[in-house]
Amino acid sequence: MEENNTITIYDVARVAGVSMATVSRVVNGVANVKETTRKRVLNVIEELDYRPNAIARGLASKRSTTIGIVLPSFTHSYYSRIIIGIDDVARMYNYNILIANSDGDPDKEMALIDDFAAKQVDGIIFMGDTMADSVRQRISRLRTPVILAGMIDPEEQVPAVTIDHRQATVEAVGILAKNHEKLALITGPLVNAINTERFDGFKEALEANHRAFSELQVIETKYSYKAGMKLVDRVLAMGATAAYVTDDEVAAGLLNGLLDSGVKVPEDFEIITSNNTIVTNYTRPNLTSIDQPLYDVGAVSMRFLTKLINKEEIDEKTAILPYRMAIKQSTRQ
Amino acid sequence: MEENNTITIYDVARVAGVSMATVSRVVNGVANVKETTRKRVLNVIEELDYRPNAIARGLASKRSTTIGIVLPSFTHSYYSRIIIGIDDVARMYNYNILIANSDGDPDKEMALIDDFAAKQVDGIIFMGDTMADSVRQRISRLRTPVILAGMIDPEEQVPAVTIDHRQATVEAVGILAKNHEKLALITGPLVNAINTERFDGFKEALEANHRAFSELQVIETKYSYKAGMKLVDRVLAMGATAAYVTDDEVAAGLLNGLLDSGVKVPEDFEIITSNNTIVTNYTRPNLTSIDQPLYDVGAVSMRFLTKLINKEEIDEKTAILPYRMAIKQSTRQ
DNA sequence: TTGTATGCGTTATCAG
DNA sequence: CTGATAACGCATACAA
Repeated sequence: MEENNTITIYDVARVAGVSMATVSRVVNGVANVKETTRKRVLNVIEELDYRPNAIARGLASKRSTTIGIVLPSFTHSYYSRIIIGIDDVARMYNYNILIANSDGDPDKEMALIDDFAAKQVDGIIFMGDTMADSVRQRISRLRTPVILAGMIDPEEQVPAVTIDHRQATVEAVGILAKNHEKLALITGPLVNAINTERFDGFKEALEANHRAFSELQVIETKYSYKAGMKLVDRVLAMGATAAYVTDDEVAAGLLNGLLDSGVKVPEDFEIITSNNTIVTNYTRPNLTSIDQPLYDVGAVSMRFLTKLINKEEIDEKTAILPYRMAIKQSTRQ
Repeated sequence: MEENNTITIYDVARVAGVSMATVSRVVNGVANVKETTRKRVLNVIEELDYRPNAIARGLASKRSTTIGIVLPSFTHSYYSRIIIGIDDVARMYNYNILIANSDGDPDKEMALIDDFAAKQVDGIIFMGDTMADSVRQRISRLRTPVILAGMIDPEEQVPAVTIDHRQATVEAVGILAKNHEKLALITGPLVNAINTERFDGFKEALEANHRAFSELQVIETKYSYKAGMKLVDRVLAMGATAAYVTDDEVAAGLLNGLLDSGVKVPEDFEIITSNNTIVTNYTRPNLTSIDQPLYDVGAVSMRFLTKLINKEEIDEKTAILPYRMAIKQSTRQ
């Protein structure tokens, strides 16, 4: 004898002696409900412990009060930090978060976007290194608003919140160029938009500082601590005495790899990394880094998304947030 | 002139010249559809780019193919690792993940559980340090299955997947007791179940190794790197020469704090930590740790949850996974 | 201020 | 093997 406990708006209506429409009104705080009946309904809701069914509500209203997040990794400190910003603002606006890991694979990204669309999310925050054409097309056909966090769309079609990575790279490399002839750029895949920006900034800074550039100075790598550790030989072999690294985990790996090989940092080798996440504090020496406002990137993205969802006017399609340099121990000053 | 693009099952039915019931059947792979009509319908679906509305489906079927995750922090390496395990299995079973941060606050935990229930999640994975009575009560009233990951319910009412923290602590402290008279336990709040287990293990190990115990050897702290760094003076003041730490971030902070104070690890001070997350590799020396199968904790939890959702038989309410010791550089061997 | 009726896009039951 | 049709639980336009 399965008892069906589900308490619906009809139950409340019946007990309160009103119509279900009235119950719906008080639940949604809609105007024009007499104070006495409002209270009566509220009491019954309390009494019956009624909870509106968000699914039914979503079907009727076409809004799910849920947003979707696509990201390339659950563990990477960069994205974790952004998520906190997203979460705080999402909570303020009463959105729940549907989250999914794409591994940075465009096919998975597309599948996840479709998935989210099917679940009727009100908006999507997309994170990654780049925006594949296939993904951009999918997004453009969506009626659901999408915003990029911590990256930009090179085609500038999709709204985005990020920092100026090219300029930040110029600044970071400029610091290293003071004390060094031969610099290395250690970056994620150059097919990715965010990294081509950095690549451009790297070259620009070398030129501005009258340093030679060759492709050999550029190392592409996966974003992981292990990958960073394995780079030591290559970096030393090319004769570099300083490196700009685009990822904190990789930088930590490179640093520890160098230390384990007896190279002193910053005396014999200087490192600047890019995200200033907590990882940069774990190492000794800790890592000088571009200081991106990652929390803000998340918070602004989410706030931005609420505007898109509500079809509010927006001034700029892309928000470029300011960054700083966090000078720590892996540079000599 | 708002064009309503939404393509429903009716559109497909009309174009394919069948009833919507038949379309529903082919979409859901239900038996008894003639092969020719199946193909015809499939073609139309492709042609119209029809996507089933998961919300409507959820309302009609009472299943959302979504699970909820409650956790105390987005950034903590411990939970991130568990999430990967959850995600992999969730993906296998085609579940999406609704995730929310409780900050470990029971009130928020309750609110989030209600939220998830309202969104009709098919199951909930709950993470934290402990299970407040209020939360347990809420859970017990839910018709939605809940499972605890990386923790247990002291009352053993809620199913759980974790390791034997008491026993692991006994082992870890036993290692430290070999070389040291005075040991410190650095733990999260002792009001939390997981930590009382460790506390018991700590005392047990001291006794077994004929070491004195006093409350002064126990330091309660927040789970953060900064909190760990600030502990140096207290730890040294109590005369401890070794510490068992229940959290990797805290252990990393303590280690770096000691190093910054000129204390040599492991020569002058030994440390064992508890989670063997990637953080233990970032430090130099890297950290000896209990090696919990965190990925498996997540994966098993999710698999377990699918069984509860499908009302399959389960042998044990609680799964205790095996752990190892990962001996690294913060102990002398 | 309140109630009635309809629709949201599916699933699922029951006939045929 | 297929088609009607009734839920699912709520929001909302329209009446009253």
